[in-house]
Amino acid sequence: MLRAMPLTAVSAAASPAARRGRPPKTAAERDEGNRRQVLIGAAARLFRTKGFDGASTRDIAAASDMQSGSPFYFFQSKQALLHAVMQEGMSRATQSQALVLAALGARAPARDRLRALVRHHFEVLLGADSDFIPVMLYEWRSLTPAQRQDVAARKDAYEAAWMPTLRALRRAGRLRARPEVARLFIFGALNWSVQWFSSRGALSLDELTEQALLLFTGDQ
Amino acid sequence: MLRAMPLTAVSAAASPAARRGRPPKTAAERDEGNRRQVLIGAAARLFRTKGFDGASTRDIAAASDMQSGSPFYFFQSKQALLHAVMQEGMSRATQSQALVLAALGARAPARDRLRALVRHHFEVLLGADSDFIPVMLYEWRSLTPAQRQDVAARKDAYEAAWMPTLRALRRAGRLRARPEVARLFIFGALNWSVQWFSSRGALSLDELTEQALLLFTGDQ
DNA sequence: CCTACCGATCGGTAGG
DNA sequence: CCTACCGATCGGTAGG
Repeated sequence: MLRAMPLTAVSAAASPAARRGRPPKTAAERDEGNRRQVLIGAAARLFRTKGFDGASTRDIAAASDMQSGSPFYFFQSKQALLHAVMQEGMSRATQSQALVLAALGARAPARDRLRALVRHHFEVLLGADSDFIPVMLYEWRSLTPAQRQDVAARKDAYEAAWMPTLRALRRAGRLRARPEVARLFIFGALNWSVQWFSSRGALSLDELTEQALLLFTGDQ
Repeated sequence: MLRAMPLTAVSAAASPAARRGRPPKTAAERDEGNRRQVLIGAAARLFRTKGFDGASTRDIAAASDMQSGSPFYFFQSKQALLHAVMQEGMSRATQSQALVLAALGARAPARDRLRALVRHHFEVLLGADSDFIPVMLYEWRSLTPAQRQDVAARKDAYEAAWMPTLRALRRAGRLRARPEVARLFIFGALNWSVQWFSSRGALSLDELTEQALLLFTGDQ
């Protein structure tokens, strides 16, 4: 059984102070970064629950204990806030995925690597603090074209890490579809779980992982 | 190879006149049904392209050659129009799916039935006139709770038709996951193709079907 | 960050 | 079905 890695925040580098290349110093600066993170978290929650159009910037401000106009002190537009949610989500997910693969080691059998990748992806989609990636998956249409390109590139990088494993399984005869197409179908199968999975339901994330491996490779 | 069944309109029974239990007679009545269908088609297209919130009733009216207030002569609300799109889509898809299964016959091998079901579902998702079901899959959150229940019941009926085939494959050892969970994953894999499939891309719907069967059952 | 506000859009309706 | 319109909501901003 695989222990889920907690998805810790890693995006302090996105704060204005850090972007300018010096470490955050004053209490005001640190607090500004905190308020920004609070907004991103509240937006992730509300965008996931109500959709981008259904969640107003007033909703997000209220959930962050701010007045209605204040989010625009931190973000140029509602879309920029959406983009920040997705960037934060992809940054966390890509980092934790890399940790999972590194912990396994390069010589781990391909089916162990696939199991770890699937289990980690379920954690990203359905685990604690899992609003960010579902927002990316289901609200990307609301981005500007330039933002969309950026998010697509981050998503491609995340998914590319699966390809060596899928190709190895294909070579071993455990995966019969073409790896590139298999990748699309597999991510579809997993990503769709956001629509039907209930944490109060009968299945745990481990059981979900087991069933997914049975379906795709015929064994666990 | 499987020929795709055209998804012909079957919802004349939903017109006001038919609901009253007598056949449409006057030109005005027939035209009223036509205008209604035009609205549903335009709404399907625009809801798919721009999302429920992104497509205004004014957009839909203009695409149907009407003035801005006119859709509300045919539908009580924008949500009722969305609901009609989904009902129309589910009605067509369920009927054409039943025809596909009937054409195969009850004694067809389970893997042939699965291939036919997958191929038909790709046609519903990606073929000509395929706006309705993607709208249902991706915009159901905008329905009222009562409408949502209705649509969920129709979707359950559509998916239930897959279960005998999945159970037969499981019994034959060609499907290793539990059929109920396999159903969820398989529909996820197929439904997600709406997000990435391009009809100008390298893959045809037949090739897609072949790859899906390879992934799920290890053979075609 | 808050206060106070603007301009635009939108779903929906009355009356014919 | 069209005309003409209302009321509400919403993203965003100026000025502090």
